[in-house]
Amino acid sequence: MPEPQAASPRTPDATRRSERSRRAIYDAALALVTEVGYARTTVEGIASRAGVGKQTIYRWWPSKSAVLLDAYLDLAGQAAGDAQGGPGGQDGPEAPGLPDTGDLAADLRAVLRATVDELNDPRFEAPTRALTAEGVVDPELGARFVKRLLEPQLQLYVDRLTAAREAGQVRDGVDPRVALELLVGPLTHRWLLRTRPLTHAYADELVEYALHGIAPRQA
Amino acid sequence: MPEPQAASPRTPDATRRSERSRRAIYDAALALVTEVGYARTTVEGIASRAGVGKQTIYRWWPSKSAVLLDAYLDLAGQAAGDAQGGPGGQDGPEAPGLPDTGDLAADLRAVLRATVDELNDPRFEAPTRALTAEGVVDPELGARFVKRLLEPQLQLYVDRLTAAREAGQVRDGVDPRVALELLVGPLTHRWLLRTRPLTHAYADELVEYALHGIAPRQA
Amino acid sequence: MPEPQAASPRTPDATRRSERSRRAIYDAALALVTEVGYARTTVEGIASRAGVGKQTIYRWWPSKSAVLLDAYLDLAGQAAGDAQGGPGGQDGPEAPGLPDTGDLAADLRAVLRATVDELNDPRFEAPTRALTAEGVVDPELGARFVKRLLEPQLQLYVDRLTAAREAGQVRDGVDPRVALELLVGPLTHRWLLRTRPLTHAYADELVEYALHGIAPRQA
Amino acid sequence: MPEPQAASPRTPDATRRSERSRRAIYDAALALVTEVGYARTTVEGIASRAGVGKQTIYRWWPSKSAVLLDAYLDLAGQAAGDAQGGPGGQDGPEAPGLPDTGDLAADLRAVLRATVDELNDPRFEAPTRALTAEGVVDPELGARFVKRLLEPQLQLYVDRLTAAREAGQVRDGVDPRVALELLVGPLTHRWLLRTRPLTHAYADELVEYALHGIAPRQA
DNA sequence: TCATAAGCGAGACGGTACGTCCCGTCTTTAT
DNA sequence: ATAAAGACGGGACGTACCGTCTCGCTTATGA
Repeated sequence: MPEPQAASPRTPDATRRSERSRRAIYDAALALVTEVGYARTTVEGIASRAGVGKQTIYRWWPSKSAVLLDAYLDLAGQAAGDAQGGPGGQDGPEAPGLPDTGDLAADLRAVLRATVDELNDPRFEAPTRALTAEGVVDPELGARFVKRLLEPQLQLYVDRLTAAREAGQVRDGVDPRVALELLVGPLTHRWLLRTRPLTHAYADELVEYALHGIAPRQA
Repeated sequence: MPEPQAASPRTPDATRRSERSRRAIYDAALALVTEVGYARTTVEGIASRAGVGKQTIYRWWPSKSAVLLDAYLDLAGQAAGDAQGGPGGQDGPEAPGLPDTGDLAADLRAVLRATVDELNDPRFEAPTRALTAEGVVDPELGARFVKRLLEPQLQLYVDRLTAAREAGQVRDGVDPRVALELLVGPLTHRWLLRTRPLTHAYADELVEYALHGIAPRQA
Repeated sequence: MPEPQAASPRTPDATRRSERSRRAIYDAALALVTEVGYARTTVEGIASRAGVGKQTIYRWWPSKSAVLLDAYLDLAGQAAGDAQGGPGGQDGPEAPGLPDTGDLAADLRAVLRATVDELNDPRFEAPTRALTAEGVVDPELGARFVKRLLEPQLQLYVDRLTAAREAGQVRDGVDPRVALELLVGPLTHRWLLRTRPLTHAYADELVEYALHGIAPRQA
Repeated sequence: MPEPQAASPRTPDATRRSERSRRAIYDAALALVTEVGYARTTVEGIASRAGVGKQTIYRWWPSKSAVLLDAYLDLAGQAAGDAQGGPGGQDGPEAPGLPDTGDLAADLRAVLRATVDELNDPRFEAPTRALTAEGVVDPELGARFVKRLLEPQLQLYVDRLTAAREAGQVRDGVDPRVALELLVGPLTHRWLLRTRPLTHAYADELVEYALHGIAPRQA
């Protein structure tokens, strides 16, 4: 009689997991990264601050960065829920999608400005930087970071830009993937390297140039 | 006549510095970062591989990242010297500048393709990623990295784009700083986050979109 | 009911202590002191030889000398147990006491000769010298050394000499403490300063002179 | 033409030696040993405090303990000179010898009391302990310490006791060497191990017991 | 008399060990 | 069985000194 599932040695039983501990670990991890920075955040520190045994962390995550990634996803999930559930009401858990008012430029400006605000939010800054930096150097973490966090967001741009192309607002043959990077790439560049301040005006400027770049050619 | 600078307590005498050791430290640091990655590169490891006492590292640099930054600058300096002194002949030590054949698009394609090649060069990949990531998280290191390495390169774009604007190839009122980010930002984004492969075709595409985006509007 | 003691910050839990590690540390410490001398015995060396992390040493002892003291007490305890449990059989854990055959001179000669043999035993020489020297210079260690090791031994002399005084073999008014030092002091002097070899003959001579010195005066 | 003397490689020229530096080194060494103890006295510390290069120390001494030994001999020499040149007048540099008033007990009491005073003198305490301890553990240093400092002093006892024996105050067949240790051994024992305070009364007691121990037996 | 070579101060160097902080694993006790 | 607690073997940290090795700078001859 085989066991229900392959279950490698030492696979913990997720149904018995303490929700209380998980929450405390997320909170401690995010707080420490914000307060002392990623490098000086330690697993022991997280455990101690969360009032949790070290093993409880190692049982569920393989590394400090993995803890932080989950903590960050949790935070981002909450933030998304808040944004969604705010003025609009109960829309359920499905992805929100970019606004589509028909005015592509206006829609993109709104989204890019929101991104600027989020990147400037001190609550997000430290963990986002920490995870991005870690992903730059650790391909595996980077892949997870991109897949679970970045890619879903970028897909929204792809959808909106594809719709715009079908509406004739974007030239045929333009890869939406590249188009989106024309907007997001410069923003990320400024933010990561701190070469210039990130402002709404900058977001507007990017939208203008990028849209001209991918607009249909006349004649 | 006053002394050049105040000299804080315990400032070592740079004139007595061992050039031999410095070189060995640079080589060891770059080799280790490439071989085992930044996180598993240790000061002890660098010292041991360089055949140097740990104190000789701590005497001249405050941290692992500072060592690597100098090692990298040294490497970049060599590489620049090589590129300069190669086919073109003796041009002296002044900065090279971007090519200006009059064909803005062609010039930018050439430069962006060269950047793609460099980012794909395994000799540069690991240290560049390591320093960028460290700079993302450590503002001070980031500032030095940007100032001493990135900024000079970006200035070349500014110069070339300004010249192009005066030649009427770029619309009046376009900030060259922003224009340049339209090119470099997406490239960096792909490379750092590994979302898509970096190719010459991508570089060409970026040049095309960006130039259209900042081209003069026809009345 | 109050707790036994206040428990300073960072007091490890002794009940969880690894007996295996403690033994290995004792053995390594004694071996190293004997082989390479006290000065060149290092905490790192002990840890490495014992197959133990350094922290396991620093968790339980504040210094190299403290480790050695405990190792030595352990050794002395074993040796005492062996001596006791050897020919005589099961006498239990109580202190042995000096022999009392009625012949004071013979008893003291026996004990002093045994002391000479122990001081000449290469297994004891190095650690005894090391601890004595350290105690000479570090009053706190010296106090512990004296209290836990020397004092109990000296007390045996006090007891025997007091008994002898009551039997009329020692003059009234003689402080047994001083009397004992007349025997032990010269022995220690020779051994510590290596001025002359330590022999049984020397022990006998000391007993003779000292006993005459403290004998009852006739009339 | 052969060189004047075999002169191993790097034998410094003693005639050119800086007296100023030697004095400064002695002073610094003694001061540091007194202030921070032997273990925390370092060659670098001595050099720095003496305003001297490290090499100047290593040129003339092989080790910290050797420096301290010379510093101590210098100090002892001064002290001896002071004691000599004081009330008594100009006796020249030859060794003083123990007093010989004919009253052996009185003479020994005087000398032992002086020894007690010296051992209690804070100026001597730290360096004497340091050198003794070092000699206990390092046979070579110990031998030099004994030979150059202790032995000459003990010889004075030998001389005085030999004279006493010839005067019939000490029993024939008593080894003066052993007799002296009966006096000095207990004193040293108390001082080194700090078992009891060192007082004049104790010195007197020792003299009494020891002299009885070695006195001629009445028929 | 003056170059020249020594001792000297200073301190950089290749090392070793320090005592501390964490890592990730393992074990114990309590819920 | 999970969790809090924390001891364990191990590795790296950044510091303090070790003893050796140049550096310039007196200083004191001896050719």
